[in-house]
Amino acid sequence: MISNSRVAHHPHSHSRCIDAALRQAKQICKLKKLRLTSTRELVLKIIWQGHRPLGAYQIQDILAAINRKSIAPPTVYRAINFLLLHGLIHKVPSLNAFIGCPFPNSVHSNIFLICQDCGNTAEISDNSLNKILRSVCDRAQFRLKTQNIELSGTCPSCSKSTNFPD
Amino acid sequence: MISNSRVAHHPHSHSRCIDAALRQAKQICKLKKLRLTSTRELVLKIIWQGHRPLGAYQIQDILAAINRKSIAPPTVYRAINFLLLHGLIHKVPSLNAFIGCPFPNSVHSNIFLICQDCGNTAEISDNSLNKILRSVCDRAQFRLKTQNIELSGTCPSCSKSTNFPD
DNA sequence: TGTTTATTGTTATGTTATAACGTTTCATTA
DNA sequence: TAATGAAACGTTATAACATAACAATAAACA
Repeated sequence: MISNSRVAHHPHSHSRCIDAALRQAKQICKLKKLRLTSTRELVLKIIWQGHRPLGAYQIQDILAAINRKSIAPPTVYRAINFLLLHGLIHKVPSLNAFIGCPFPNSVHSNIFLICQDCGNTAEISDNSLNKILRSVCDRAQFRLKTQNIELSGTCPSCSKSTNFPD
Repeated sequence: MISNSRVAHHPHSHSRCIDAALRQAKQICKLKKLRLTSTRELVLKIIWQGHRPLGAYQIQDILAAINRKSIAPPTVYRAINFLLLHGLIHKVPSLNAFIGCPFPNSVHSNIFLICQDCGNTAEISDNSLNKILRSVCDRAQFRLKTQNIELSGTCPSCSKSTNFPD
């Protein structure tokens, strides 16, 4: 099981996350000969400001504040679509929001653990789960291409801070 | 494994689906003392016109055509929210669309098999999958409350009609 | 029958996302 | 190094999805 839940759902020094994400993004873009322009890089950084999925218009606001000028939606969506296309971020459809992908280099399944309390969202990938999904699809003679698995609940940090502990 | 994929992803006499859905809806409403008003029933029927998730504004258009008068969005969304609340329909977030629940009486997991080709969407529930999901969440110390699992690909009917058969 | 509550109608507006077209920037190569 | 073509960006407008707020009506029930 690959997972960033130990980080995303617990207090941590977040600058490492941002650094790692940017390093990987630059590496991938170099490899694939893609242009990580300043807007794209900035949007990626903004999304990586935390582990909560951000909406396009939240990103727009932050981008406008940084650039000290208003930014139109298409600019934001272009950057988002670029990052999505190349696997650097994911969309969380039930939130209409975007989150950084913690392991953009590896082929994996989009599985999100969304904390309904603090919003922090972890991504995981699990082989036994993938196996079951394949078998379920096989039984239905369904050719699986992409998936979106959103698991909503309470993260460990928020569980601890409630009146109803484990 | 509970599933309606043998129906949703294959040609069939659809009137039975509509009949069953309405019968179950009426039964549930009677049991829970809910009012299945004419608008709500009509919206449910419209959603059950097929196995493709319908957007709120598609529903609005059909509703307006049937009623021969324009219907405002809140009317549609109220009916949708009622049906969602009581488990008679589901939202498919990645499509911003709504689909009838084929087994509204049983507790189950929202797992959708969405055909990217024809749009027909089946719902399934599988215990081994639920088990794995629970274990994945346990390992991350995550308290699972709700889930949305969207599997996109090609349904058996559309697989057969391509140039790349099984 | 009068009172309460749920439902619906209506207007306006908020939120998310894209179309279309013109301009700029960048890489390539003649 | 200037011409060229492709990619990226700016800008305006609008499409698509969703809800707030308040008034009017209908149903439930004491």
